[in-house]
Amino acid sequence: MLRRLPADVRRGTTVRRAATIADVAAYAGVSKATVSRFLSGRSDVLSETTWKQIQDAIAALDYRPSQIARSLKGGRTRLIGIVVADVTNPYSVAVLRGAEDECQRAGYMLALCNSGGSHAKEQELLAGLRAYRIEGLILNSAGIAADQVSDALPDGLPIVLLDRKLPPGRFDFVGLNNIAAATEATRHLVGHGFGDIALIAEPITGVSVRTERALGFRQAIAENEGCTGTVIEVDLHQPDAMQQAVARFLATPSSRRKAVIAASGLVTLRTVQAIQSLGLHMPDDVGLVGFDELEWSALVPPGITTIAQPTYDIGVAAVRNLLARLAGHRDEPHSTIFTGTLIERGSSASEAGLRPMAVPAPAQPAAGLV
Amino acid sequence: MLRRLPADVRRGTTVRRAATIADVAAYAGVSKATVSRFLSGRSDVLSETTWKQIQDAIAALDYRPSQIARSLKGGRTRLIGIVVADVTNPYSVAVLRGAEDECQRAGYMLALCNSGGSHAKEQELLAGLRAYRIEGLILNSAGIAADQVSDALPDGLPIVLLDRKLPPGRFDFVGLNNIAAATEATRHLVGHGFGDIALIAEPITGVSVRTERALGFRQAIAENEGCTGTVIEVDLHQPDAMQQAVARFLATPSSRRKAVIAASGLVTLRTVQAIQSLGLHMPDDVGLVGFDELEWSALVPPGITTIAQPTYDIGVAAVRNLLARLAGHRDEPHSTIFTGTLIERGSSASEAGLRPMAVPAPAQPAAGLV
DNA sequence: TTGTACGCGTTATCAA
DNA sequence: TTGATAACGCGTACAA
Repeated sequence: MLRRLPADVRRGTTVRRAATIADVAAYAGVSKATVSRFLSGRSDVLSETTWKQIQDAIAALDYRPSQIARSLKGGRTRLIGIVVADVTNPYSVAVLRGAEDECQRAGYMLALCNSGGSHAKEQELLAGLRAYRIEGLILNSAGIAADQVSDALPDGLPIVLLDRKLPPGRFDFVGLNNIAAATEATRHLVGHGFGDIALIAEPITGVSVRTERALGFRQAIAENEGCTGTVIEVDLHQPDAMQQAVARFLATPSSRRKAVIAASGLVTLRTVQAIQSLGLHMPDDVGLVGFDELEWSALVPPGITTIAQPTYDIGVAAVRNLLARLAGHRDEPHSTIFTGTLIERGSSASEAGLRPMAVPAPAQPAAGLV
Repeated sequence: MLRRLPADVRRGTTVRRAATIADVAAYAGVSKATVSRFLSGRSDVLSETTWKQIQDAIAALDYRPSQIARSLKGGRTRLIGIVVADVTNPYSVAVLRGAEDECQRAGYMLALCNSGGSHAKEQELLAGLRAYRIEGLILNSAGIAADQVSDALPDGLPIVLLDRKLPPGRFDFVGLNNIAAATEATRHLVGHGFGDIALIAEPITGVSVRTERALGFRQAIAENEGCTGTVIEVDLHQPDAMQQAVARFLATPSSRRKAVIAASGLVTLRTVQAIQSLGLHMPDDVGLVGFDELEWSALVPPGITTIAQPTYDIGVAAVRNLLARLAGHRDEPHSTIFTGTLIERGSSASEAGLRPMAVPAPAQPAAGLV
């Protein structure tokens, strides 16, 4: 009754070919169709005997169904693509975790690609994902045009934009309420005595996140009579651009306390570097609120005030959106908007408030000290 | 001559089915085989006329070959799996970039999975990747046993272990020379006047990276007569464990300067938190060298001395290793070992050296200041 | 230079 | 309850 697995000899070593459904059928003495029924869990239509035979056969041959063959037959690859502009951005990774969990829950696999901010690479990646017949796409675009996205992908493929919108608004979207977040950051600074504020962002050039954050910032400035606001665009690829920008902003005479809103995690990093290089101190020489909560936000004295995003939930929402489309939802493009949370630390403290490098009260005064 | 694409009507909207090679053949008035030849770029065997006809047909129908069908036929999915224990670890992401680039160069796609440190999830992921018939696997294991890995995957599947070795040494490996790196870190501290050093790591429990770093540490301590060394294991899931461990270490009386070597990026983060919470200052109260260069290493005063890994190259090497196996290499398990680089900053300074929060000489004294 | 026909591993539709 | 057979989209012998 035991039949050996088909084996072919290459390079002197015997390499067993992976067992197929036909092998299992032969081993169990049943037809492929029956095995297929077993795989679909149709225990109601199978006799207990054959059920067990097949079970044994599968175990004996170490058989695993080929998702490739399944995909070809059924057209359902159970693959979801996600293209991010920058994997090294903690935001992307954090979102990924949520997306991944939700995918696994639904039996999908996530194929992650990194465009590195390049349009050309993004195009290639979309073509690649298309070749693998992904069923849906999460796109954190490098700034490609909506038409190019449509052209690169088959009609009707569910797409959800992540964090960055694309102009014509034809796609689903998941991301932050940037206007509200920027407004909150600005009001927070104003409320803590800062009156001359700069929002520093990478070149805005139509990137929706940046546009919106700048807009919310301007609105909040406008509603406060005594305040001045500037939007500064900095090309982070140029080595000293940030330091010069910060220096110039701080050098302009003003009677009010100055502060910076950093429009992204990367900008926050570079802003802090610049501030330190210039030998300045937060919040006295300059206040700071940064978008995105980072693991080191609390570590750099006097602690950096940040706007945290619910990244995990954003990832989950993106996948849910896709799953809904796959389940047949044919509504108009839908946006899922989350709210940011301001986490207050020393970098935006009032003059009377926390001082930089103040000795923090230990959580457990001396509990650990012998 | 124009034949329309097959279309089926669902939910009131006409959704074009993706064009197949047969559609292209029909449109161009040739056989499928001829189109297939076109796709393989065999311009030498095709007449110029048919070449153009096919080109037109493909453009007109917006045809894209199905990688799924190709995979089924040829058994080559051009898919490489990578399972990491923690996507949020900057190390993993940095390695990913190298791996991804090298994959793209070789025409492979990378399927990233995150086990989150869970054995069970790791097993599931391996099963999933197997179902998709990946051609190779990069495994940053959550600590699963080598046998389980072998069992979960088909015989002969090229596997390269990343960062963490698995006991029996049956697999290829790419990672750091941890012993040398730990030795260098220790010697560096000793050379800067520290004589009572603790290596702090997460519970070692057989994780090769931790074992090796502890080993290198002990060796270096042993070669320096006047020095004391302790290995402290801290469970980072317990909220105050780190702070207590640091406090206890610093409380033990000693005539020599004390320092900590943090055995990973995460441990570095937590150690710095603990030091700050205790109101202590580096390097006077305690010195620090941390494994893994992090974006904020230079930002936390007085700057944290780190051991940087060539992460990008490690990623590239992992994929190259796989590609070599796929090309037929049948040698013994091979290890590719990289060397860490110590980046010196204030946290490990000699007593006479840098002081914390010393005003740094600005790179460009006042160039940017109007 | 081109076409015919088969097989890759599944699932689904029939019949039995 | 089970089996034979036809797809799914592509590559590739082999034949023309």
